[in-house]
Amino acid sequence: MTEEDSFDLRDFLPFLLNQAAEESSLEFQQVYKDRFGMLRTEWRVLFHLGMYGELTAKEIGERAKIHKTKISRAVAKLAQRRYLTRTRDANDRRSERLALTTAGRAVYRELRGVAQTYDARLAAQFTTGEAALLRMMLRRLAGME
Amino acid sequence: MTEEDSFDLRDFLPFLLNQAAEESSLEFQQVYKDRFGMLRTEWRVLFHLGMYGELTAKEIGERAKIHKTKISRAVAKLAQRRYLTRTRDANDRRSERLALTTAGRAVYRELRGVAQTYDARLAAQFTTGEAALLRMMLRRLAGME
DNA sequence: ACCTAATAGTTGATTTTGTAACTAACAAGG
DNA sequence: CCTTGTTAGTTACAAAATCAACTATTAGGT
Repeated sequence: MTEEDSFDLRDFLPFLLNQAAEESSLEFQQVYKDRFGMLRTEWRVLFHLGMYGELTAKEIGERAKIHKTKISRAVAKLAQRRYLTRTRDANDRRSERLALTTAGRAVYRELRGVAQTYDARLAAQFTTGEAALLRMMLRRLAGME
Repeated sequence: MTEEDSFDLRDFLPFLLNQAAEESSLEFQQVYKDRFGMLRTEWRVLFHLGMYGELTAKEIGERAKIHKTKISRAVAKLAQRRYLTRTRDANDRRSERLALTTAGRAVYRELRGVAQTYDARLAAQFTTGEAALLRMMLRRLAGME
């Protein structure tokens, strides 16, 4: 009854995932933060618009599971920096269609390049098969299937 | 020159890791937050002391890569709730040895049980081999090898 | 011993996030 | 057309994280 359940915090998935996420974001964070003065939500919004074209705030929120207040603030900042424009949707004037400006697209392409290189470096720690499996498992854990 | 680099945000490891970490922490968070009124750093400190016994704030910070101000505040709150005691180290009176009280150990054991069950449920989405590989890869990404 | 640098931990000010309440616009039933 | 309810997005306030400056103590030269 010595209650010696073998439990190691270092194997606990929520902990492990957090540590890995934090560590593996550090260098990329440096780029979008220090070099572009952006916040996490901001580059995410930028990437969504860069990848999928015009979207509303709500659509971005659904795809990336980001709360609407965060998005609202990120969009405000990106608009203020002239990285995107907002146009009221004629059919539903509550929402607005967001689109990157030329400047926004330029920043997106630059950041995307950084992201690609960075991701490749992370994945290089594993075999191709392992990396693919990892992404699959993470997608499942994230509920993004 | 159509700049059609195939890049999918949904495959980008830092993004994927963050989403998985967030999603997979939600339910456990509910327990330590709603049921025990704890913050993330607080249960982590509790677990470190529960698992490794007496430690200083600095040692916890090193093991879990948590910043000292966060630890300082977490320790203060845990001490205030009588989950741990602090004793000045006789050899170096700048630091203090932290140890769980009986109450602290009880909470630790209870939370550990929840964590174990929860972790098992997460891992059950994969084969045993896959889960082991996942933990290995996460440890490597987290720089915890 | 004495001066400077380093270390453990705390505190306060600033930023960022989270939560709830709000405005404006649409929708559907009577 | 009016209620009542819902939805897109914003704003205000509270909670928490981050960063810099601070205290107390130790360590290492000289």
